[in-house]
Amino acid sequence: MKRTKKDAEITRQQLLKSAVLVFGAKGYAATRMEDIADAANVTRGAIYHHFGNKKDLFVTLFKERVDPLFDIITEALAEALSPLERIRKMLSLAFEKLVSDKEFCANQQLDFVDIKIKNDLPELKEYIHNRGETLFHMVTQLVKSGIQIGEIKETGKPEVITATIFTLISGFGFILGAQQKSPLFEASADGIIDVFIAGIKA
Amino acid sequence: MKRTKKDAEITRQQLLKSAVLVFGAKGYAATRMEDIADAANVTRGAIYHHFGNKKDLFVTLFKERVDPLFDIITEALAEALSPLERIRKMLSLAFEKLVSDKEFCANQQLDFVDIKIKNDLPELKEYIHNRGETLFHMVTQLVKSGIQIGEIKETGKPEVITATIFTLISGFGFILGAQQKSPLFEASADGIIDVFIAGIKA
Amino acid sequence: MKRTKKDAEITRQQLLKSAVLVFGAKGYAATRMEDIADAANVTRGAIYHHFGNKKDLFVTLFKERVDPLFDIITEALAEALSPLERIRKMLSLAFEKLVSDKEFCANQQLDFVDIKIKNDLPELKEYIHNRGETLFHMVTQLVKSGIQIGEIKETGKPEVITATIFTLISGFGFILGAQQKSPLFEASADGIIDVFIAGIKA
Amino acid sequence: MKRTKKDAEITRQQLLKSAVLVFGAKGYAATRMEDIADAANVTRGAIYHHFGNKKDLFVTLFKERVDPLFDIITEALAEALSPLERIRKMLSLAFEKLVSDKEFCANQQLDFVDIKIKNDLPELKEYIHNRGETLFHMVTQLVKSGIQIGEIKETGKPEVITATIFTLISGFGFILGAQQKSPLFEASADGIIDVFIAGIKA
DNA sequence: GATGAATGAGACTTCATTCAT
DNA sequence: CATGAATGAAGTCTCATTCAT
Repeated sequence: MKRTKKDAEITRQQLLKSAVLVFGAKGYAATRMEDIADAANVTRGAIYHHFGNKKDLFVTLFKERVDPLFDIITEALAEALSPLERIRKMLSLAFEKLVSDKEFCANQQLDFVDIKIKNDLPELKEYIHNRGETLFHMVTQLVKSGIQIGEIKETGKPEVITATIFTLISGFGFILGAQQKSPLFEASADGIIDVFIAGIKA
Repeated sequence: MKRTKKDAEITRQQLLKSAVLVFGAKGYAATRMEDIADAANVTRGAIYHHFGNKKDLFVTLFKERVDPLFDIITEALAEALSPLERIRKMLSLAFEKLVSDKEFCANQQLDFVDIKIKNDLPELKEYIHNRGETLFHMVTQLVKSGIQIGEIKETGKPEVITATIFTLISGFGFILGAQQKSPLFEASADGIIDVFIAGIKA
Repeated sequence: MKRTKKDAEITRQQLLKSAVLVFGAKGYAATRMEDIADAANVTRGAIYHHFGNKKDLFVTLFKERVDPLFDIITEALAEALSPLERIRKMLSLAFEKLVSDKEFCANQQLDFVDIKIKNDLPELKEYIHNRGETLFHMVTQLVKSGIQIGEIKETGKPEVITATIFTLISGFGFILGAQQKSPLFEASADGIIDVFIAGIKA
Repeated sequence: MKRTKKDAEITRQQLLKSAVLVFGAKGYAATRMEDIADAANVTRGAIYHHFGNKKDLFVTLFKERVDPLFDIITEALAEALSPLERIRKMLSLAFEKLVSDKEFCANQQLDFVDIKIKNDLPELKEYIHNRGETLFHMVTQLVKSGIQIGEIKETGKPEVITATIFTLISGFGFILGAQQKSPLFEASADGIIDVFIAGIKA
């Protein structure tokens, strides 16, 4: 039995870890509190002690775990590289994160796939929306500067390129999460990026 | 009220129609039989009369509704065009279908996004797996022939290109389903395809 | 198993009846839905089918059952008797109702004793408040007219007499509900009224 | 922080004080240990340290707090006044106590209103029963002596008068506890007693 | 062919209680 | 002395399903 503050933090982290996995694997609605508790080797009560209820656990989870992806992408966008290279780096890091970190990948699913539960979670909906808006804007600016310096093809709307990037990340994360053909797609990550980069290079 | 065989068929179709929408909007686990019944303006009993139970309804639904997309793609692949053009056509038709047909788009979600329920539905899992395998194989053959005639860039593994295509379709359908930024992405459909085509053209 | 609309109404009534008894005996918080279901020989699900949830059951119950007492008192106040006699009649009928009708007596408890739960039930609180206000006003008017015709002692504030009446009814219902010394108090009903009447007669 | 024996006693008293209030306001079943702990600005553990468990806390509380009312009434009954005056004094002191001492009034509720919990607390049930019996007997003796000396009307059974007294005290305490119209009833206390006294005076 | 009353399994949640610190 | 992490029993509620009508 755990009693110290330190133990509590361990339990909390363990719970969070288990929750990402289980929510990722089953989806929000199909996940039972007991599944998570079992995975974390505690009782359901412990979850309620730490998170209050299912929704709050999910929201907490989301907020504590989604930032890393956001940060990764943001950092890539700020590196001392040419715009095109920064875009490649961003995609590369995102894909890598999705591939390498199973836990994170499951989290990705929370982010992108389980959108359906968001109707029940207006707070989360807003949070995600804001993140997305910010990111979309940042990437679009980067694309624009790439076009300005003649590194990226001029193709009408720069937003289209941003949309393609988002489509690729969503689709990639989604397919990995679907656990079908994952290995093949994991191995294709760089190739997919190459195709994309080739498609927008001036 | 007399109920004729014709009325029954109407009810059945209405139920199917409602089911796609509701399953699409909420996901399998979060969808209640009553949601579907309400949407179809009947009571739950009618669903049981026509479909037996929730799983069977879902499976029936899936099988009756997923074929169109499959057919569309298959037909595109068989058209009298060059491989590259056939690929463009395929993507174009798929995107168009996703954009134009809300009902179908919801269905798309069933197909690609709600993968999680498949653990409960081994039969469906197999069905989807087979469809996917077949399609992946067909597209890869097409890519290969495109490479052979020098229309598509030689880039090591042709599967990478197929993977990119699948990533794009999944991602596009997924984002549309997420109901955020849909309009922007709908408007970007052709642009995204252009980027991709540019990326693989020899 | 009951299936017809008529059966449903029977079940509903049985549920209501059981609920009054059990809520009356144990209080709101200590009453389990299963207690009520058992007493009504149905399953808990049936309660939810008919009433939605515990609170709603309680509120429904209250509203459907509290009116009789109100009506009894109101009718007594309107009879073709002198004010003093109408007051005696009112007390007499109220006591009689409390004594004779166990179910109703339990209901009384809901009305007056379980006030505590009302904090959770603002709607009910208002409902009860209004009933009480109306009644208090009606009785006070009656007392005033009794004073005017010289049948009731002039004692400063007529509201004091109304307050005494309310105190007696509350106290009597309360003690009966407490199930201690009930028989003695039941037998004392008329005597208590006599003491009161003697106390206010001019 | 060093905790001395004195601090402990302070905590204990604070806990008792909070417990009366909370039990009084919500009733036994609806009161959570945490409610009491919060009101006393400690954690639940402290309650268990001092009182063992919920039932014991309640019983302790009851016994430590209910005696004052008993004593007040008992003392009034023993004063050097005529029987009628002693009865008036008794009622007066009881009402006064109920009105003036909020905490005590809440406690009153425990005593008379929350009778329902007694099934869970046989020990307390007996305790209260004995108190009530003793008191009822004492008051009846007083009434009898009042009748003997011709101060109180002969009305068949003296117990009826005792019953009226109990009815008034219960009813008054109850209505105050109900927190509706309290001010009006508080102001009417003396008037109610006057009505009663007038009703039994020879 | 369809209804809706009722069931019952199982989910979410609350909360008294224990106990290592 | 007191805390608060964790447990576990028990309660509320949901919902897929059955079945008499």
